[in-house]
Amino acid sequence: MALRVYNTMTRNKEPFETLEPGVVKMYVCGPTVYAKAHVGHAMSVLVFDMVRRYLEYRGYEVRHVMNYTDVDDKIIRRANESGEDPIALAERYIREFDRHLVDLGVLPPKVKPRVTQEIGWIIKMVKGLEDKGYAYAVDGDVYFRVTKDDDYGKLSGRKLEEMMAGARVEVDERKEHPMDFALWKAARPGEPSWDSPWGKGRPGWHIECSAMNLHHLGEQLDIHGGGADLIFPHHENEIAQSESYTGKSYVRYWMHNGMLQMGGEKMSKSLGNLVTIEDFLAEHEADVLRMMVLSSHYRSPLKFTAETIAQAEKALERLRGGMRPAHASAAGLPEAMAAALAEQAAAAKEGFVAAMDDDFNAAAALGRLFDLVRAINQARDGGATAAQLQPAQETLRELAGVLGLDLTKQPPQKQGSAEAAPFIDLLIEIRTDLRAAKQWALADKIRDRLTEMGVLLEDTPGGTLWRWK
RNA sequence: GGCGACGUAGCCAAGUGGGAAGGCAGGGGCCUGCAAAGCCCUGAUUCGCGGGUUCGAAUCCCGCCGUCGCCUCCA
Repeated sequence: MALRVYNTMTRNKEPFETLEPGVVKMYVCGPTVYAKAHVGHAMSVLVFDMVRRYLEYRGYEVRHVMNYTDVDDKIIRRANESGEDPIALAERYIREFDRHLVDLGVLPPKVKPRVTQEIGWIIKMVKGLEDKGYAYAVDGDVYFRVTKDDDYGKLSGRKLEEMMAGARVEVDERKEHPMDFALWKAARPGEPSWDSPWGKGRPGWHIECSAMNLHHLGEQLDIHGGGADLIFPHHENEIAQSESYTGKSYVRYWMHNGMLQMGGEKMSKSLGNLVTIEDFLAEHEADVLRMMVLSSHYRSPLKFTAETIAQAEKALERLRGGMRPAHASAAGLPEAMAAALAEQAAAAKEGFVAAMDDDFNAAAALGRLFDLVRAINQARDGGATAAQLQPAQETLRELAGVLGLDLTKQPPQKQGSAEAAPFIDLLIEIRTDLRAAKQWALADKIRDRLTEMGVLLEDTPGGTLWRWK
């Protein structure tokens, strides 16, 4: 079975073939850094981290590039409101996002270019487009001439006439066509600007990605990713710019993740239902969010509610349960049963790969992991020794790792828990004595009170275990 | 208004022509002093609704209803 990837351009799953054998050139649109990032941004990052990890598992070298848009209208507006320098404001949010990437357990992109560091390439491209007749300058602005691009609209499936009909944009009289978009904007007072053949100015939004790709990955990419909301106009315009400039096909596979939905509603500032990554991580582990993302297909909208969060938490716990050690009193599994476990592990791995090969169907792949967890738990309850459990658990750990989940990681301890630990141990020791003396009422009182305080007790043949919850 | 995606059990969700995965929640049982964890059993005669194609459809076609995204900055 070979890897197949859904391509937004063709609306079909296609066999995955790279431009260069064994190498995947992957560009993912990163955030515009004008405010704190929310869980929707995290979803996109986690989706493409999953894609990257699986490609690497399949043996590819992934040249992963993610940009930061650190100059644009919103950043400038924000900065003017607070009196902060726009570039400094952007820098602050870039650092914060970089920290989120680490906290979310995301493999760092190989390159994280920023607009302000790519001005040379941007100017070079805009100039090239102007020279070829794909762009024209007006009063220091430069616009892309959409009518010159025969297949403009091919990604989003729109035709210029249709866009015109539904367009709600105020028409700029200086533009030749209402859909022409800015490649370069003339500087206005108080804005960051750079020298260019058209005077001082700054880049338009779309050109940055085209230029960064040309610079860091070359004229053609294997995968270009981003949120589904970027299909139009952003990615449509990138195609127009890049293909007009190079004369070559820009991207082989366009991948778009679905949008995260807050309780059935769109997450937006006007609705005031924004959850920042910071907010989420203050309450939950990063892998809980990852589990949510993995639980549904990356192209589907993701429901983000208190209930779906709780379900993801439980699912993660169940997966981790598979990694629990053999029972202390394990007598060993008969040969045939041990062999059966090995077979179940192999079957799980095969099913996992088949699911992931089918356009990164992580939800189905997770299903195979849960199957394996059950098989391991059965073997453990059946008396398997640590050595007998080990190969299957290693498979589980490895495959979960491909999805970016670290099953050996313990849930983070609460504040002050280290100081409390000796006292909890003491209480448990006393409870163990009480249980030995059959003083059930007192023993249960200790357990109940600890539960109220968030300490869960579990009596196992090997002794009493506890954990925070 | 235009373009696109989607609608599967209480919740989340996989499944694109021929057996309705999996997780959470629920019910029964085993284990346990009682729990917890784990294990076993259990749930959609049915896939938004109505037609159609087919020997056969959740899966294909048409219509309707509903949700979401985009058309303006957006992961």
